[in-house]
Amino acid sequence: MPIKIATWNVNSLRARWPLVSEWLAREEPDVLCVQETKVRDEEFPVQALADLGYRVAFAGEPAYNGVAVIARGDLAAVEVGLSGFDDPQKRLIAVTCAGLRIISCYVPNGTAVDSPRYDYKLQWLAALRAHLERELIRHPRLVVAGDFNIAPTDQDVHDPQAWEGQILVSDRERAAFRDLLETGFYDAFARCGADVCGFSWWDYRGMAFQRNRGLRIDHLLISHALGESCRACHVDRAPRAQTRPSDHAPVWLELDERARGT
DNA sequence: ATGGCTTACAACGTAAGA
Repeated sequence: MPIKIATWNVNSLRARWPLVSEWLAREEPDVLCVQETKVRDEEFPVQALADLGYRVAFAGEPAYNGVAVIARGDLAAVEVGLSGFDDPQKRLIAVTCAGLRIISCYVPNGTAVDSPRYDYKLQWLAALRAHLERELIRHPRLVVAGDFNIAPTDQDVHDPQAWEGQILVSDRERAAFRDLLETGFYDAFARCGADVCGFSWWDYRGMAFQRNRGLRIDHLLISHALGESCRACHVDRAPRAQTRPSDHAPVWLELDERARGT
């Protein structure tokens, strides 16, 4: 049986529950990593997910951020946050499931290149790189899925000239993304994506989705050990076209049986 | 043009996202 692993920045799990529950029922992923749950742990919809046949590990806070991993089977060895980087914001959770180590991450947005939040973003990314170097030793079969808030190349930007040097595309952010790959990962979309348009985010404003003015900032990174088992990677634009959508689309990849390790 | 849209909070406007 192949393994289907998805990531989706839902921009509030409570506001998005109609679309998320419908998508889980239709797409039947083995694993769904979510970001921007924006829900306190005590209000997390554990039972509603159980009713759909899913278990979940989550780390939330009031109003902002929040990450989770939703999965068909057991979730073991749950860890929250980056080693060696104290961060009150809930942006990373790791679990073992489906025979793999899976990380759901929500990289800081950065706001603007001249903002203090930009420095925080770069520090967070440096800490993520160091964390992943260690995690790869512990877990050679590793998937890092989430909203990276970086469009890695100009191909991932609807209007590269308009975005040049801006947040999400600046050189230092792109260098940080390349550094993540260089620790031992493939970008699943670059490796096996065949979509003409791979954008995963469109601004709510200005009819951006209808005009396809988007960016590819949601990514699935697979460790080198999983490279041969990567079968497909796809952006599902359908939920972005529905009413009350998230501004992000879900992205999924399919790994063949070899990914489980035996 | 510092706008444009959406969310949570316990607010009737503000902060933040990207």
